[in-house]
Amino acid sequence: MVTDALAGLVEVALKAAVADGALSSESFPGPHFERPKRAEHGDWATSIALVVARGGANPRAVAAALVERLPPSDLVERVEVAGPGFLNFHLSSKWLHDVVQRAADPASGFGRSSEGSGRHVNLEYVSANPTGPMNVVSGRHAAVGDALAGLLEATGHKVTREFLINDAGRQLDLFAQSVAARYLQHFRVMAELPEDGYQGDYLIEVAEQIANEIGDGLVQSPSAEREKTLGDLALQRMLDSMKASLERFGSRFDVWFSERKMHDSGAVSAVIERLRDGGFIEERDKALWFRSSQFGDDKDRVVVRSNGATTYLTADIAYLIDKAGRGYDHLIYLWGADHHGTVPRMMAATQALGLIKEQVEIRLIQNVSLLREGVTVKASKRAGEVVALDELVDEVGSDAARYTFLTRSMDAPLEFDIELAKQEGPDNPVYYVQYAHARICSILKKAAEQGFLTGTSPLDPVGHPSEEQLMRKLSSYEETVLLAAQARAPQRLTRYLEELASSFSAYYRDCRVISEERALSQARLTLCLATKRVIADGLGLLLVSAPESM
RNA sequence: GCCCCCGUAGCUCAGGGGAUAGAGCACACGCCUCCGGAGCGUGGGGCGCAGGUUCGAAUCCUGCCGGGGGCACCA
Repeated sequence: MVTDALAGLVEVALKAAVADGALSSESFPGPHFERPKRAEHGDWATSIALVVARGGANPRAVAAALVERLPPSDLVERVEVAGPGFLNFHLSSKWLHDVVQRAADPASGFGRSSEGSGRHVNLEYVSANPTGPMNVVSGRHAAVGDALAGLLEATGHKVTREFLINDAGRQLDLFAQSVAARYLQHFRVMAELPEDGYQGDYLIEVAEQIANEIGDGLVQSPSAEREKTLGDLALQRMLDSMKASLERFGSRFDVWFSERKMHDSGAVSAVIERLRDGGFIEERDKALWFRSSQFGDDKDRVVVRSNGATTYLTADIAYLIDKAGRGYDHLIYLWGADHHGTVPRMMAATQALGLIKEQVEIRLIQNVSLLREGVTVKASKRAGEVVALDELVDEVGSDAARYTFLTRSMDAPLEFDIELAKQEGPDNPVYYVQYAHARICSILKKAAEQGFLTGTSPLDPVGHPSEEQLMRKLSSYEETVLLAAQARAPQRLTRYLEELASSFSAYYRDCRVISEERALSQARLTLCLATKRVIADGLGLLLVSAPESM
């Protein structure tokens, strides 16, 4: 990006200033550039003079000294000292035009960077229990995970999208027992759901489908056999339905990882030996404890219960070992906020296993509530108001659902306004952005019909303030993608796309694209093309479609 | 009681230690001979409180207040 070039210029000036005594020789941090909020402060600004002046020098004097020593560059039109000592860089129109040309060129890699240097990231998300349909909370997880994956790939990472199937443990036992009870009920045999069993009506349907398929042969079987068989059949059906819901929503995973296979292979019990070898296991009250408090956890944690069963943590550690052995450079977990209490023990395990703490990243996604007709419905399972992802997609569509999930920081609870997301009008941000794209497509089509060139053309004829503003907005796409990826913040991109669409609207209002002035029309069409490509690219990273017409 | 997240405009929320804190909705007032009015413009209004670090704090630290979530040999 252009900031690298600008930083190079400033470093030359710093060295020159030290060499001729204008600055005392110290080691300076690399100049940091940021986008000023106000247009008159230029395209990029750095506070390096304020940092350098920390020793007591006058920051404005330092800034002036640096300006004098900046080497010439065709990127830079002029540099001003402003405020307490900022260096404001006003870049040349050549630079701006070059950026827009790249944005308009599909082969230029605009918006892509190599910041990730090909590092391989494992991103695990959703991982919803296969004991019920996908709900809207899982939908948020899917949207956020997919968007992060796209952003990481755009910044030069290789990403493996992974889904952990919780197909083992007590919840699955309860699930199997619940299905078995529904199966018996289907054949008019008295049976009760277990305590804490799965009450949902969907299990009645699943049991009925299975009963229709395999008949009543299991009614007479021993309960253990019946539960095992029915549990497995029902699990498979639930998994298929989850995959179908996710696919309909647009999510695709590279790895579906079975927890059960990890138990069967002995990987879970192997955790105990691994931790024992490290001296991190202690027996107390007939249970085995992992001394996680050595690594900052509040207290030690049980890994094998006194009844011999392993705990959830044990499986989590086995899973961590498995991932670590697959050669990724970085692991990201996206968990629900209700798991926050388990983060310290996982990070303790990371350290006990000798892994690098910084390579394991656990992010929590806050809850979703739905706002319908002015009433807020909490989407928690506890409240019993689970809204299925399929229903949401039916009602608002996957584009609007996905986009809405991405308008907020994952740290903040999300209030999903169903009425707003459903609107096919400008109040709905996703339609506003898609509309801008469709409108450009319409203009480009019309231009082609009238014999204009469809490729890029020189931008020299442009000059209207709205054109300038649109070009500057386009130029900030690259850093937006990079920052969104680094901060794990897809909402930066949705926000940016809304701003871009807004800038385009102003441009469209002020500047007639297709006119008698041929060269100007071609330049404006290039600007349209660049905007179209950036909108489509940004939406694409978020798995939201960019329709040609609406 | 302890831990995590949040507290920014009437509402829902953005804000990478920087300059005069933003968007959408809502509200008020405007704009259609025009390439898609499914659009655009103008306006009012805000960083929970108190300290601290810093040249500079909505942002970092501490305490308090308020909201949400979590604190099992459950998952």
